[in-house]
Amino acid sequence: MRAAPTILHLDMDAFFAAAEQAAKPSLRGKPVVVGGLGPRGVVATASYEARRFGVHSAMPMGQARRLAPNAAYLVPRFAFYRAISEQVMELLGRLSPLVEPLSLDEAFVDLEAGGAADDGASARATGERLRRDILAATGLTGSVGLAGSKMIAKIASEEAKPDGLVLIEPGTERALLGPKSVRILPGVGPATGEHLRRAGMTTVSDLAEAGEDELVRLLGRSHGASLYRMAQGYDDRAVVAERDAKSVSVEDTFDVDLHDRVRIRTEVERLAERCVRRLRGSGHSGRTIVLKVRRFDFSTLTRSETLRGPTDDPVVVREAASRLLEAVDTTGGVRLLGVGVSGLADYTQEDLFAQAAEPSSAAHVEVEAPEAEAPAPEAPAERRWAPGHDVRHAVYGAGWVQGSGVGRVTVRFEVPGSAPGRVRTFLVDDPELEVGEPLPLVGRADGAAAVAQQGCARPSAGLGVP
DNA sequence: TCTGGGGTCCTTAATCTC
DNA sequence: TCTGGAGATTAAGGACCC
Repeated sequence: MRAAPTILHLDMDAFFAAAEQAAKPSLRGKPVVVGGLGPRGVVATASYEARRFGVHSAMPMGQARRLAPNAAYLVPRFAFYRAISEQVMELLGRLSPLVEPLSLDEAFVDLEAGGAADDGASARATGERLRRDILAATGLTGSVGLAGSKMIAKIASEEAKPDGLVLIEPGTERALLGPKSVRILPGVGPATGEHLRRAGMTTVSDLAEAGEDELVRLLGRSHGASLYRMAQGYDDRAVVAERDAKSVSVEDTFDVDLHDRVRIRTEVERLAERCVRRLRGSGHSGRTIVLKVRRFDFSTLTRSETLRGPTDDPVVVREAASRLLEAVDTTGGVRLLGVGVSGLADYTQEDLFAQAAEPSSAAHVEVEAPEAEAPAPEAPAERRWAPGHDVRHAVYGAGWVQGSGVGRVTVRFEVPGSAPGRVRTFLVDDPELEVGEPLPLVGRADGAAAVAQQGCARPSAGLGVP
């Protein structure tokens, strides 16, 4: 807890959707929904225009389409968002060495550690300058909360949304929190909220009045005690710049439930190999292998097995995952499978000792091979021309896929900073059409963006290159 | 047209170890 | 030497977050 509001929380406004609107001028001011487009997709982010129709994140796509049938529906482009996020995080790093990213679009900054603020006025000035810098660098808006603790700074940025800044003076926390719903406290989700409601507590001051013992009785030692402190406005969690990963996992939800045992096993093996690729990519090995199965009725179970020592051997992980699957009843069908590794150790065994020590490693598994399930050249057109993805046409230049189907793909030719462009339709196998790279959202001094707009150059350092 | 993917942390119960 | 018990580890599930 600080005497000055030197914890800053930044939250980019409707980040994925705003990035798409910035990249696609014809979508500005229009409802945009980013998320999985398959039959079981959910909304990742809805633009503020789409939120007016009641669309929000985590909502099933089908429901979103009923609420906002005329919105633009796009698949997420994480590499693109990551590139923007890196620009934003770089700006945060100029304020302080203590930056704690929470996700691509959110972070805490300890301004005190950076000497970027020592009282309310300087903190506010720093926050406003940051918002201007982010807008200049990315063309996107972010909201800033300033307070004496993480929890309050986060609540402040929520209140600041969209495109604002809220500073909460230390000392005023209790009065501010008291009348609010328990749901604004971190760690209070639907289940805990309902639990508390049944116990007659709906506001933060209800929690403070209930007392620590009562909350511990209701919610358990850890959760109860921490909630009681938060309800008093008390939170002394530090901003931590680097935290080690604890687990690595991959999972897939299938468009239709899987029933065939052989197919299920094949999918588990593919997931195990994908998981190991990620594990190795992060420079880790791990001891505990976890299999996750979500059944047809959405019930989820996990089975795990802890090895004698950490591994990053795809064969070992694959075989462990397969063994775990043997113990799972899949009659009725499964909608999701996942494989994870936890108990991470900080090294990769790239030498041959591990291979030699593990007899089963003789089997060849191409860990270094590109994603086995990556779309091959013969991928279905719907996958190749995913809605929202960038394309380039030999004659018309840069644009993005507005939709595809029945052998055609519809492209809108426009780029960041251009006027809304016009739409043209091509055959999906038109040789003049190729997959493109995301373009920078903000024109650069070297004029790369301006050149790109003319459709005759590809910026050498385009965004979205991993 | 019901419900993603990648994580974190906590709780409980069983088992193991000293 | 036997036993009770404390404490760690493992496994499974759940809640929560973005």
